Amino acid sequence: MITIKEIAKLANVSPGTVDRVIHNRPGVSEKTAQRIREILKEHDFKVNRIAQSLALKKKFTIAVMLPGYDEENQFWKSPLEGIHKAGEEAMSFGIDVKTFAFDQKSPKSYVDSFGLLLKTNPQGVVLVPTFKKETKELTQILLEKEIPFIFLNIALEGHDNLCFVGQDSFKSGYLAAKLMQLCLNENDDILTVHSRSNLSNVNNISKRIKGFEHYFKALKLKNTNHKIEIEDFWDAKKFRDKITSLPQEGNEIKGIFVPNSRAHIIAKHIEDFGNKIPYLIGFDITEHNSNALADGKITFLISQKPFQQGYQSVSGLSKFLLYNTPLQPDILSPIEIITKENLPNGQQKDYTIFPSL
Amino acid sequence: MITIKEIAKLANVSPGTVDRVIHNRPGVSEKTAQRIREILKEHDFKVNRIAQSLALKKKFTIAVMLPGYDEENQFWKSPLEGIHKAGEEAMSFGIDVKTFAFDQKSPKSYVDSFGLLLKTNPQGVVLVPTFKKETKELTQILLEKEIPFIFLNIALEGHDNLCFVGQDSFKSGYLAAKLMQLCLNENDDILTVHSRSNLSNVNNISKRIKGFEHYFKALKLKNTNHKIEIEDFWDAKKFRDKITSLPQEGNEIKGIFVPNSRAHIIAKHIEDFGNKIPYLIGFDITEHNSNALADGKITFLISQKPFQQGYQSVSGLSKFLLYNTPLQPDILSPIEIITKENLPNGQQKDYTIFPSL
DNA sequence: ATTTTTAACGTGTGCGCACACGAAAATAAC
DNA sequence: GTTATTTTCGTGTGCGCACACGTTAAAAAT
Repeated sequence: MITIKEIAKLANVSPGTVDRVIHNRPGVSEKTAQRIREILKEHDFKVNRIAQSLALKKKFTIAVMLPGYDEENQFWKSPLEGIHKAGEEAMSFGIDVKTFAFDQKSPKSYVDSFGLLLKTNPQGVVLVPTFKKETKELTQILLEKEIPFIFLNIALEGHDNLCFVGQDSFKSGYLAAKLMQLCLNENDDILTVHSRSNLSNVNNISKRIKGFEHYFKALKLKNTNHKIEIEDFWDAKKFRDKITSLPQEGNEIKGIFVPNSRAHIIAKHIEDFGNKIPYLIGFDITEHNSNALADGKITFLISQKPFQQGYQSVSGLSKFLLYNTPLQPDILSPIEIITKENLPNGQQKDYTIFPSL
Repeated sequence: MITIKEIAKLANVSPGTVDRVIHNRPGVSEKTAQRIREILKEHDFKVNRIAQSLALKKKFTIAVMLPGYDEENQFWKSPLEGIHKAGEEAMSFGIDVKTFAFDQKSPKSYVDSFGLLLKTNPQGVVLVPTFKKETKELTQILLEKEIPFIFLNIALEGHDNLCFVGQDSFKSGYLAAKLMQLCLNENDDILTVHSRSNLSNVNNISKRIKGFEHYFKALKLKNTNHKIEIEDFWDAKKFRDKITSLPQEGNEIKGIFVPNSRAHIIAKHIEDFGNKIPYLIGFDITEHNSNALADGKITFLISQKPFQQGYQSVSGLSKFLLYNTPLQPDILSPIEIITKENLPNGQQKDYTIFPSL
């Protein structure tokens, strides 16, 4: 790796001048700049990021705001771990990551958390834009303060966010449908179980459902898809009632589609369906889902690499702040198909990075 | 992040002394060492890897030896790209990665390449142990020279390699069987197409076949699996002959299992099977396979994240050399199920690292 | 032609760490 | 008590880069 000093010697100038050329700083005559640029290219000069980080010694604070998790809803555990991992590694680069959790069901806590967030004077923000109206207000503030921000997991449009890190939900629903079709025969019925879409109609779950339905429509398949809506997934009786009240002229339900991360609950409910247990397709490798999959109660899980998403949101923003590396507008994680047979043993923390500890 | 200098001030000693304690170097009285250790722990001191790499300025050469690739067999392209990517990033850390390609079918070129490799005086080696007997000799040399080495893609046993980076091939074959079963009805027949296992019987492909067969055996399924062996996959006539000469009393072949990366060729051959095209399951996202999958000629591809594997082999070895970070004996990449619907657009280079360019 | 301004470039320092070297203190040898 | 030896510790330099500052040369103003 050739150094600035060496380049300087080759060009008969001082390191400072080479530095100016590299960073397009003023104060260099076009003639010598040209010469230096040629030498740089000739020797394929690349800045030593290590030395650069050390010299820059910039101090950045990245604030991350995401829903909390509990025993009931574990989805956000994994992204948070990815965020922490990236934070650890970014530390050496002078980046301080602070996280703020809010209640997924409370717009007030969403806004309140944002207030706390602002107090840390972040130079960059990662946001899970759970509430549409409130998000508009918050991003307005960020834009005024010229704080760059990126959206994680939920792709809200028209907010001037730097980028979106998440999954193509429509596509994943479409994929679920494909898998479902592979399992079923031509005339088997399908059941889609979802809860009241309490947030916005642009959210991931409704996109999954749309993708799912689109597959069957596009391929002109004639399987009937019964959609039921349940508020409390744990209410087994309600679930049973809904099922039995479906139109009687239908065929047998051979497949169940659960477009959220709580397929394991439905798995429990259908355990006592007798010997004709239907195929079950759900989302996200939470601990509960993972267990149900391992027990054979769930056929497929579709995973969106939440750890990786958390990691990428922070690492991407870090790179942007440190090196002005532009981010691609959409960072979509691969859509993974998980079965009992390829379920990863541990958590998916397969993201090993160099300067890690 | 607290620095050595700050710790030194707190302990009323010089930075040099703190440095000695951190690295367990001699020359510090036990009394002061104790005191410093306490302060280190109290402030949760972590060395700044960035500054460390810069100061260390170690020079390591990592030599990688793997099969070449061509239009015909593109499998090794992706690992090589992963290796290059890791090499680029490791460069700032003073690591120089050199790659050597050999002919997959020629033990001689294998040994010859190794000769060239040795001339670079590497401090670490990544090896794809394609030939069993020769590998024993080569690793013997490495052991004598005390050069640590790791195996990539092929898990040869009993060679004192630092670790193995690759896939659990048995498991991936098992998974293929599961997917196959989901597609088929109870009495459908299966065709397994493989080429002469020219290398060793411990290789990945035979493991895949074993895993595949084990699934059906373990679940006591009664689908018949016809196995045919073809030397030249491109020979359509031979393929057709083999098919037609299968026992007539069998049921219809509804699924084809190709345990290598050339399913796309079989896909071509079965195109003119008429309207009853069977399900096809193959391995690895090469360009050809990818196209065949997109065209709907292949049902499933099972991928082993070859880019990631290449990347991890080099990054893992780098960490080991730089920081003595121990490596886990087996680094198994996730087994991915790829369908037309979740096929990644570009190459799978989703491994973004911090100090990258 | 002299001064003032500006453009063009060189120099020096520090980021946090590793390590060589040398100084001081403690101990041993006599 | 003096010298020799060893232990214990401090100092200084450099890794490659960014950037502030100072210096020189060129251009502009007078």
